[in-house]
Amino acid sequence: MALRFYNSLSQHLEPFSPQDGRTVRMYCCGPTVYHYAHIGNLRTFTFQDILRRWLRSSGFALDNVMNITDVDDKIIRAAMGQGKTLQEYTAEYEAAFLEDMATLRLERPEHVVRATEHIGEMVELIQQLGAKGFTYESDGSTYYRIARFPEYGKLSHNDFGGMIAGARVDVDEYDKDDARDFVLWKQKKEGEPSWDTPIGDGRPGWHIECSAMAMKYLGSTLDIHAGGIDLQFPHHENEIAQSEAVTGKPFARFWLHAEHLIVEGQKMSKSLGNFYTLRDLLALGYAPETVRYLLASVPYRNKLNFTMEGVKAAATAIDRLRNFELRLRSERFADDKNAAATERASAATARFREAMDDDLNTAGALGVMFEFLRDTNSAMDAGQFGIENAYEGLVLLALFDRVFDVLRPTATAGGLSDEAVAALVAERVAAKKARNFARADEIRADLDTQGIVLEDTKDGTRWKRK
RNA sequence: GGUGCGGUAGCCAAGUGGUAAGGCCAGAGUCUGCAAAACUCUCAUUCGUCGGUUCGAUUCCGACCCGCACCUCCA
Repeated sequence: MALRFYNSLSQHLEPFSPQDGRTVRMYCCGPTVYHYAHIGNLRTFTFQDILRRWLRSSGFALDNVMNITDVDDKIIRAAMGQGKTLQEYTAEYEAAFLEDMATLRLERPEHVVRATEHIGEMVELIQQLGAKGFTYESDGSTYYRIARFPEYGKLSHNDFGGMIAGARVDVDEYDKDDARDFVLWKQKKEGEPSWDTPIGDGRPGWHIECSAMAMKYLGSTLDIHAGGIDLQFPHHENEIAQSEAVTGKPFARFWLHAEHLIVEGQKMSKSLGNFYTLRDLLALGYAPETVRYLLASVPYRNKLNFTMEGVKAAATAIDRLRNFELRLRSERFADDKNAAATERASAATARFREAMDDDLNTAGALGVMFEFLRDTNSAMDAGQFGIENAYEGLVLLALFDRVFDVLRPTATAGGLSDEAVAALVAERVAAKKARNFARADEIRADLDTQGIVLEDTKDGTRWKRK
């Protein structure tokens, strides 16, 4: 079976390939930079990263846009409260976000674009909508008239029949003709930041930025539009309404939505005290790749129950994979090739690919890896394993790690160099040979305090960092 | 009320019309100068409840119970 994704639009699993057969044009809803990203946000961005990496492993090139929302009500309120400009206020959180991404080994999309740098494109899009009769003005602001877009609701599968269209409903601080209508351009309020444009002095609504930036960089029809499940309605529904009203073409072929993360079985919230940022977790002593593993290990369409026990389990699981890689690299094997082992590696590779192709079934893919790990360890113990097989195993691990990216430990500052460790290990081996166990144990204890663990195996002593 | 998702071992979590992957924890063992580390083995007659279809259902259908999300800002 080929690569397939669950498309929220059709509510079915569909085979995927890009329009041009080569480059995947993908838009991912990025962060609103008014606070530090929490692990729930990062779950979604980790999903987007896994998606990127698997698309590339499947042979496609990527053209991926991620937006940074750096203007909205909350940002304006917070910035004004601190007497800062929008840019002064958002710069810190944007930088922190990009840093978190790098720490979690999330690849930087080809284009990371700011809303405030695309006001012109948004205004142009609103004007086009206006020319086609999809907008109206009320109290100086511009709104989208949902009644003109009959397909509204096709993504979220909401039935709006129960709502009373045409009734004048007061929502928020603005007057709208229909409760579903949303603001495209907000009239300037005294003292707030604004842009003086042909459609008035004001600022953009939230939804228009994604339509404008997506189409600017990726064209009228995207291959994939991804984001958190909560954005499905109204944000993504509104993006469709805005974009398709202007182009008359499907805005995105595939819509992929990541489920939410919950913490210890409960919705994450500051009041429950279970609200974590990546920094919080690192401060507790967890490695970034541990968090990455945990966030990636549950398939993206399932809720992910984040627990401290789960973080520990992730750390242990990574250790096993690393130990396995170390064994493949360091143990001496016969200079040949065992047919059964070769068959095992190719079968595992096929099953790993099949799991990932199946709508990114990361849990299934991990299951394949651990099964392979156990069977291979047994084969190595039994001597039914050659150097060629070690190479095959490492190739599979490399395929795995191009997507999961957890095998390389995050470098910690300071500590002993590899050379220094190797020298001490050699000294200990010599001491053992001379039956000077006191000195050998001293070195072992010494290295232990420096975070170096020794393993005495039948092939000699090997070491690793904790 | 509408829409959608889910209930699989102590915890996390795949999966299939043919009799339950994997990870963690726990127990046992192998290796070892002693350890540690590592590795191996064991660990759900059972998949929310009750019916139905079927030779056979955890997997399909129906009802019910429970939990959750969205319908307003939210990854």
